[in-house]
Order: sequence, then structure tokens, then C-alpha cells
Amino acid sequence: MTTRKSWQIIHDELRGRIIDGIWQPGDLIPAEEQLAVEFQCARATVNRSLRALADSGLLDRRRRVGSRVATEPSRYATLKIDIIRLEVEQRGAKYRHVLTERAQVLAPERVQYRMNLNDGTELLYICNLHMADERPIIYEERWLNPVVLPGIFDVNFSAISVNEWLVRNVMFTRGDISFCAANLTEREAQLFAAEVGDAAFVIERMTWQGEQCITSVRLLHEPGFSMRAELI
Amino acid sequence: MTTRKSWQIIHDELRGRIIDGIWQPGDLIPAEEQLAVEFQCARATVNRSLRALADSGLLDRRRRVGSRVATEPSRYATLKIDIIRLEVEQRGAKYRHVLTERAQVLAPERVQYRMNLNDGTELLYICNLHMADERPIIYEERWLNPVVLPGIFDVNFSAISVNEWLVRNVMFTRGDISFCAANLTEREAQLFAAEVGDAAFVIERMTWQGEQCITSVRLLHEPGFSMRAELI
DNA sequence: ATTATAATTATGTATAGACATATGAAATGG
DNA sequence: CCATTTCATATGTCTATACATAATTATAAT
Repeated sequence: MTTRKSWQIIHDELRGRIIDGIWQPGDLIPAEEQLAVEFQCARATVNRSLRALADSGLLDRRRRVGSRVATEPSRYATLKIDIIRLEVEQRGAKYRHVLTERAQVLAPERVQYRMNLNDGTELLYICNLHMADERPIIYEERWLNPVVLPGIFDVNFSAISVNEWLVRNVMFTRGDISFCAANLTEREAQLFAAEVGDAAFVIERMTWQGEQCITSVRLLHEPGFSMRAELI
Repeated sequence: MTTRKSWQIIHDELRGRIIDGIWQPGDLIPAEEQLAVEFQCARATVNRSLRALADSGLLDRRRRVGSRVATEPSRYATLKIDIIRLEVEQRGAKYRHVLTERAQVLAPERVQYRMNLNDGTELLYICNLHMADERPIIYEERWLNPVVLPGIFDVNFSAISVNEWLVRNVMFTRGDISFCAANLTEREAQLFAAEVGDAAFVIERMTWQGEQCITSVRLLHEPGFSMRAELI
């Protein structure tokens, strides 16, 4: 009885009961008050445990009704999106990026639509090749909205990567991300020293500040790349 | 002053200060005690707000030190992995799946290794084609470990999809998921009525019960498929 | 029978106070 | 000067109590 991080202990114990099938999906589990008696602790402590279990999708909780084991535990995968440089350096490789393109242009209609730009705002268009130990691993194609990024045209993106600059300089209020696959075009294949048509993993990301889109980016990964995450 | 879900309100207020740049990345924010004074509430309430901010990656908290705005806010994407049937039906389409293969076999060495099977356990190998309104959308290739799935050989997987059966019948203790892209083989292209070599989005998932792998699955999505998620 | 109202109840949240724990900084000793 | 110990402090957690809120159930009114 040295330390008693009760809420964690209770959490693990209850989780065990669910995993071991002592409490089956759909079952109503005892009320907080009863569990508090069982575990000799305050209801608040049980509450915290149950809240954690509900957060991880194992319980469905409703006032006046109680907590029941989720019948269809929708499973969540949480992906940590790192700055590419950090990811590379964590693998012990040397990071470098090359600015391959930079222009002040009107975005293609498709991009304008997605970024919710109805006026004819000229965006900063930037392409970067990210490399680990001189091997190209990601080709980044990005549109930046100068309206929400004052001074963006003056930044030297050879010294710092766009993503890193953004992460350090602007906070976004929301964002979305999507994953898909694409066949490499001739030009892209050259960048990766791969074959035309090779399947590449693509991440498209948009970040917003209120109603205004800050940036839209397409990350084309080298063929063979695979992104891992834990299921919770 | 009707309702005062204080911790949420405080959470949002503090989040605003970070997003608006009032507190910059790296800044030490006031201690819980001080914030409690400012917001006229108990320290526990502030604590809950700060904990939520830390959970979402906006704050780094350390005892004796305080809470500072994360300098390199690694961003998290939470993906909800739905049962395919539900996903299809939610889009208003008719779901159907076809069992294309079923065998009791030794898994390929690569799969055995990943599933941590050192003995010569024969697995249940099952392939399924998932369809929305009769259009094939996902080709599922799966290995199931009968050791942790007693009775698995008796289940009729034409009636219920494997994933759905698993979700309803076994709890896993941990799992991992990875995303990549693959070129369609000739056989796969036929299934999707697509071209050989078309890039397809692939999800590979493994779930574990303790040290034993329950199942390993590869979900090959139709070319053009894109998976969306919110950034938090 | 149907609808409106009140009572009941499990969870949700807030609070003050206490102790636990990690850790930076200061004091101490070699 | 460096290593060790002590101390101070912000966060982490627990408790008992109280009230809020949602949702079911019982009751009353139409």
C-alpha cells in the first residue's frame, strides 16, 4: 500500500474485466457509487477511471442510465504527425530539404475550391524535396495563403522547412488530413529514382484559422513507405 | 451565469490565448493556483482544463516547473476505424461482402514472423470482397489465429463479416495499424475492374491479446479511395 | 389513453483541503 | 569545484460534499 494511483489502478482493473469478458459488450456495469464502495475510494476517483474508459471507447456512459460496455467498440488510431526533420533525425539519419519550386500564383481551381478562396488571391506555391541521408523520401507540394500569413513572401524557406516555420509561427484552429495512394508521374518518378506508375502513399492536409485556409499541402512519399500507428 | 461548465470554458479561453499568440510557444503560463484566482474557481477545475490542453498536445506540463506552451506541437490525427458495413450504410449504399477464399493453411513466413508464431500453427486464411451498391471497394485478406479464437473454423463468414465477428466476440489488448500504397496485381485489378499497376491505398492491421496475435489483415482499397480524418 | 408534471437517479461537474511526487534550486560537505 | 542533501514548489491525485443535468419512471391532469 505504498502508492495508490487509484484511478489508474481501478481503470486497469475494470479494463481487465471487460477484456476478460467478465463484463460483456452491452452489459451495464455497477454504478460509480457501488464501485466506490468496492474499491474503497471516493466516487470522484471511480468517475475518473470510468471517464478514461469511455474516452478510449470501451464504455458508453449516459446520465441516469449508467455505464455499459460498448457493443460496437469503434476503434481509434491516433497518429502523431511529426515534423519531417525530427522524424528523420530520430531515425538517426541526416535531414536535408531542397526547395525545388517557389512562385506567387493563382491556385488551380480545384485547390481554390478546397481552400475556400472565392476571390482571386494569389498564393505562395512551394515545392520541397525532403531527404534522409541524401535519399529523397517525401516530395511536398504546398499552397500558402498570404492573407493569413503576412510576411510569408519574405521568408527564406531554404533555411527552414515550410512546415516547421508554420508550426512555429501560426496556430491553426482546425485541420483535416486525408490519406490515399497515387501512381508516380514521370517527373515524380525521377525525383525518387523510381519507376513511372509506382504506387506512392500520399497525405493531403489542410489547416484552417477560423474560416480561412492557411495552407494546403500534398506529401508524396517514396514508394514503399509505410506509416505506422498504435490502435487504441 | 446560468450554467458554468467551468473547466470547458477555461479550457477554451486558454486555448484561445495560445492560438491568438498571447502565450507563445515555449512560454511558461501562470500556475494553476494563479489561474484559479483569475477564473474564480478551484485549482482542481483549472487542473482539469490544463490536463485537457496537455492531452491535445498544446501544453507541456511538468511538476515543480509548470505548464508551458508546446514548442513543437506534434499534431495528432485521430482516425475512427469503422466496421466497413456501417461505413457503407452510413453513406446510404447497400453493403454486401463476398467470401472469395477460405483455407486452413500455414501462413507465409513473412506473416508468421509478424504474427509472432514460432510454431507451425495452421491459421484460418480468409479473403473477402466488400462491396457498396455492388461496386467492389475493399479487398480484405486475413489470417486468423485459432489458438486465441476457439470455434473460429465453425463460423459462417458469409453471413457476418470477419471484422464484425471479431469486434463482437473478442477484445484485443493492443493493436497496430499501418498505411501504405501498393500497385494492383493482375488479379486484384480484375476484382476492382481497374488497370494492373493502379495505385491502391492499403491498411495493414494486427491485433493482439497479450503476446498472441489474434489476426493480421490487409485491406486493399479501390483505386482512388481516400480516407479522411480530423486533425487535433 | 394521452399528455403534462413531478420525483428519482446515475452521471457530470465544482470545491476546499490534504497529501504525494517530481524536480529545480539552494545549502551543505568533501 | 563538484557531489550530495535538503528544501521549496507546481503539478498529480484523493476525499467528502454539494449541486447540476439528463433521462427514466411514477403521478396527475386533460
